[in-house]
Parts: sequence; C-alpha cells; structure tokens
Amino acid sequence: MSDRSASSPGELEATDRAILRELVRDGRCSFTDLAERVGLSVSAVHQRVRRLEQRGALQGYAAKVDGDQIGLPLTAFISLTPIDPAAPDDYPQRLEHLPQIESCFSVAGDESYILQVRVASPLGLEELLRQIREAAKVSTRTTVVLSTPFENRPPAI
Amino acid sequence: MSDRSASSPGELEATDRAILRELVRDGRCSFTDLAERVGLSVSAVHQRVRRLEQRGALQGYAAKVDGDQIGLPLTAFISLTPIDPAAPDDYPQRLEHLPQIESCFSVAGDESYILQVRVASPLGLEELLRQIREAAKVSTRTTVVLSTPFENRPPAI
DNA sequence: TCTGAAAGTCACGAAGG
DNA sequence: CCTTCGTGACTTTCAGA
Repeated sequence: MSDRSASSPGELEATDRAILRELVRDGRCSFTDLAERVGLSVSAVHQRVRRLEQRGALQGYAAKVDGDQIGLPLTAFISLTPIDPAAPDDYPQRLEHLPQIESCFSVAGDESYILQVRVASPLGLEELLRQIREAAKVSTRTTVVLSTPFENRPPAI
Repeated sequence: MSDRSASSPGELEATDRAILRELVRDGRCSFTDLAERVGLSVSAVHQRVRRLEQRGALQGYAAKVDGDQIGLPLTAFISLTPIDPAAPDDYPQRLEHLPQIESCFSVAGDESYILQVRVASPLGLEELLRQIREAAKVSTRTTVVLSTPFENRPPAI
C-alpha cells in the first residue's frame, strides 16, 4: 500500500523523489544504475521516469558546459525598469530572441525583470544592453559577475 | 588537417562545439544519435566526449526538474552586503552548507554577492534569511521571483 | 584522430500477477 | 504498480590505418 499523492500537480512520492535526486546529480545515469540506487527493477524505474517526464516533473536533461571554454566568460545580471509604465507587459516576448539572455525572471521589487546573461566580452555586454533597451523600451541596471563560487547546485529533493 | 586550437583552456574546434550544442539541448542523447548529427563515427564521438569531459569543457549532466512539483515553488535573489567591511571574505564557505542556495555569485556593484535561492514558502524564505545573516554576518536585500518566462536556455555555442 | 568490428550492457516493450 | 524475460539497440574497447 504505497502512498499515492496526486495524479498531476501534487506532491511526489518518496521513490519518485529519489529518482529525481539521482537524475539531477547525474543526468546520464543509466536506468540500470538508477534501479539499483532506488531499489527497484529496471522496468519499474523506466516506467516511473517516463511518468515523471509526462507529468512535467522531469523537464529535460542538459549538459553543463564551461562558459570560459565556449568563449562566453562574462556573466551579468540586468534589471529592467519600464520607461513607459503604461506600456503592455510583453517584455519576455520582446527579449527571447536574444540568445545571450539565459534566464528571465519577473520579480517583485523596484525593478520589473531580472535577466541573467552570458557574453564574450565587455563590448558584447555593451552591445547586448543596447539591444535590450531598443527591443523592450526599458532602462537597465547591470551587475557584472566577477566569479561564481558555486552555481546550479542540486536542490534538496 | 584539422585545426587544433589548444590543449587545455583554449578555444574549441567546430566539431567539439557541435557536440556540446547537442548535449546542452539533450543531455541524454545517445552516442549513436550524436554521431549522426555531427557526421562522425560513434567511436570518434565517444573519444571526443571523453576528451571534453577530461578537459573540463563538459562539466556534467543534470536533469531539469519542476520546482513546483518538488515542493520548492518560491525562487528569490538575495544580495549580500558585509556588515563589517574589514571582515575576511569567506562568505561562500559560510553559506555553502545551506542547500536552499542554488547559486552564489561574487559581483561588482553596490553589493558583494548575489544568491539565487529556492524555498518552499515565504516562511521558508524568512528562515533562510535569518540563517544567512547569522552565518555570514551580512545585511540582505531580497527580490522575490513572481514568474519565470524562461530559464537556463542553451547558450549559442 | 579517425574507422570498423567484437563483446558486453542496456533500453524498452510484452506478458502476467 | 510491480516483476521477469527476450530482443534489438547501444556503449565501450581495441586494432589498424
């Protein structure tokens, strides 16, 4: 009698959380290893992973790459403030075509959005800022990242 | 005669960049598929991936999970300002034991660090702020994320 | 560095409880 | 929802160019 929680957006059961924990740590872990670690048969794990993917709890898998080695050593945060407070709030759509923008967060506080960006150089950042202001009609405040003591650590699932 | 760029921290050659591009998009892509997409034999791709891993260009693989479904729906940015400007700068070490902190960036600007955190609730955020202030002797400024139009998009490799 | 082949592992669906 | 089982696909290594 396992504790079934909810079918779609509810909480996850212990075994599913264990699977997610392993896959966040090692996204290329084989089903065979996964099965051993969570104490189930390979097929059972296979079914659960597929269910987690369908349910959206597992949104995908990505390699982590070194920004320096791909020629994008400069990270920055850019906060956006609309110039015209009455303008329609379609900033994400106006900005998503810029590949230097890795993440876009709508936030509470003085500013409306925070962007996390990655560029090749200060000149690249300057050019990106120009593009952002032009595309979104916003004023910007930029905070340059000097170093990253740690990043994207696995959450405590 | 392929263009060898550098053995360790230099730039990467076109085929290697193609491999990284695919693996960032799909971290569980099979070597067989990878080989087809970059136009090489399976063995050659295999060797290149291993080399990219050893060189540190490929830092690992991670599953992307839905914060809501793992019970951590609240994201926030916390900026840190040291209370004692003369204190030794060991803030990352003082904070890394807090699993709610996903990323820690040392930044130029008014504040010294920006933390990206993920918690279960406003109460969890309040408790985390208390822990951060106590562990690191800093004053904090918190910006709560309301929604995330997009996040962790693959960089243009 | 590449290729191709051989051997071992693994993924994935079927059938059944 | 789990297990076992079987087949085809995949990974991984190695010799050779």
